[in-house]
Amino acid sequence: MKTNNPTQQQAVTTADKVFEQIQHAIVEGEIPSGSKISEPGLAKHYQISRSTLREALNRLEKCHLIERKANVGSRVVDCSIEGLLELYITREALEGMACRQAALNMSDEEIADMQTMLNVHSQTQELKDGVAYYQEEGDLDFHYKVILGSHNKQLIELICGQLYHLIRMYRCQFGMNSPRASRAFDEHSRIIQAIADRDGELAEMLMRRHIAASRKNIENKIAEDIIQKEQTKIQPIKP
Amino acid sequence: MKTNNPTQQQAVTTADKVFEQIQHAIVEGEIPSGSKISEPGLAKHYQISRSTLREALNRLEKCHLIERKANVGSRVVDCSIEGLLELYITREALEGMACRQAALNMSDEEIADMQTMLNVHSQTQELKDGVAYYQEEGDLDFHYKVILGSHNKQLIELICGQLYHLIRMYRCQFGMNSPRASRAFDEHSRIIQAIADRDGELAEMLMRRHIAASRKNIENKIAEDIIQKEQTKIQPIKP
DNA sequence: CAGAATAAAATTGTCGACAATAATACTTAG
DNA sequence: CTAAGTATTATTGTCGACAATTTTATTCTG
Repeated sequence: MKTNNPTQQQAVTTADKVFEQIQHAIVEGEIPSGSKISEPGLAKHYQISRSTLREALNRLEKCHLIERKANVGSRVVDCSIEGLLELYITREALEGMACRQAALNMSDEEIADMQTMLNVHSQTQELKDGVAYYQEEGDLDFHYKVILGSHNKQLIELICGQLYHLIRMYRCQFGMNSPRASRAFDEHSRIIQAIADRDGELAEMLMRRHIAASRKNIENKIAEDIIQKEQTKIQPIKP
Repeated sequence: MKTNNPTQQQAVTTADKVFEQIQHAIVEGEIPSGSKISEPGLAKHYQISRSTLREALNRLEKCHLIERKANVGSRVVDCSIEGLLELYITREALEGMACRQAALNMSDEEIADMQTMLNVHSQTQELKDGVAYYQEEGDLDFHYKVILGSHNKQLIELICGQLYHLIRMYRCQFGMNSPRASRAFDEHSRIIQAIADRDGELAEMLMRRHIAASRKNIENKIAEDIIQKEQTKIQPIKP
C-alpha cells in the first residue's frame, strides 16, 4: 500500500526514519488513538536516545498526529466523529481552493497527464468492478495531482503535509474503504473537465461538492459502525 | 502592541519563552527574512543550551516561520511577493469557510459580543479619523473572533496557530498598515450582519471578497514600495 | 593562474546524565 | 476507614559532550 504522500522528502536522519515508523504505527492504529506516549518506552522500543525520539515526536506533532502538554507529555490524537467532520470541512475549503487554482495554474501537460491517469483508473475499475481499490489508491492519486496542480506551496503543505496524515488515520481507524467508487469516478471526471476548461469557479464548486458528498457518506456509515469501533481497536506496542 | 494570537497558551518552559522571543524577532524583522540561523550563535545569544534552542526552532517551523534541511540547517522563510499572494489565497479559503461555520455555530452571546466590539471600533475610528489603528488591532480582533466563532478546532489551529504568524510577518516586512480602514469597517459590518442572520453562504462569500480585496490592495502597494524594501531591512542580531 | 582533490574547521545530529516538574504511594490525623 | 498531607517514584525539560556531515580553506596538479 502506498501510504506516503508526494511532498514528504526522503528520510535521511534516524529521527526521520523513526518518525515514519511511528507515523505508520499511529495511522494503522498499532498505537491506539488517544493513548499516552511514553518517551522512555518508545525510545527503548526503537533503540534510540530520548533526544532523537523527541525530534521525531515534534514532527508527529507538526502533522497533528499527537498533542503535547508542557511537563505532562504527549498523547495520540483521538478520533472523534466531531473531529472527522471538522477535518472534512477544512478539507473542503482547502481542496476547493486548490482545485480553483489548479484550473488557473496547471500546465497543459499536467492536465493531459491527469486525464490519462483517469483513463487508467477507469479500466482498473472496470476490471475490479467497483472494488475498493479505486477508493484507496486512485482517489488519493487524483487528489494529490489536483493539489500539486495548484502550484501553491501553502496549500500543498497544509493539505499534503498535514491534513492527509490525519485523513488516512481516520480512514484506517474507522475502516472506511467506501463503496462510492463509481460515483466518485464520475465526479473526478467532471472536475478534470472543468480544470481543462480553465473554469476555476466551477472546478472549486465541483470539488467542494465531491468532498461534501464524501463527508455525508461517512457520516451515515459511522452511525452504523460506531459500536464495533471500540472492539476493533488494536493493541498498543507497550501495554 | 498586542502581537500574540488567542490560541497560544501561556509559555511555561524556557523553550516556550525563547520561541516567543525569536518569533517576535522574526516577525518584526530583527532577524531578516531569508537569513540563515546559527544554532550555536542563537543559543549563546539567549543564554540557553542548543537542545532547548532546537526545541524552540521546532515550534518556529510549526508556524512556518523557518525552514529546515537535514544536515544543513535552518533559514528564516523569505518574504516573496508570490509567497504573500499564495498566503492570501489560502487565507481566503480557510477564513471564508470559518466565516460560514461561524454563521452556523456561533452562540447568540458571541454574536452580540462581536457587534458591540464593532461599535467600539467604530467610535475609535471616528476619534482617530481613519488612522492605521483600526487596521492593526481592530482588524485582527474581528478576524480572530470570527475564526474562533467557527468552533472548528482544525480551522482555528491552522489559521490562528500557523497562518497568522506569517501574515503578521509580511505586514511588518512590507510595512503595510493599509489605509483601507473605513472600507474594511463597512465590510466587517456586513459580515457580522450575515452571521447574525445565520446566512452561512453569504457570510463566506463576503469574507472571501473582503480578503480578496485586501490582497489586491496589497498587490498594488507592493509594486510601488518594492525598491525600498531592500533598504529598509533591519540588521540581524548576529552579523 | 584555474580547477580539482584533500585537509581543516564549523555545524548539525545523537547520546547519556542531571534538574525540575508531575504522578503515585504512603503515612498520619480526624 | 476516610481524607489530607507528605515522601517517593517516574516522567519531562535542560544541559554539555561526542559523532557524523557539510562547508570552508588549503594544497597540489594541469
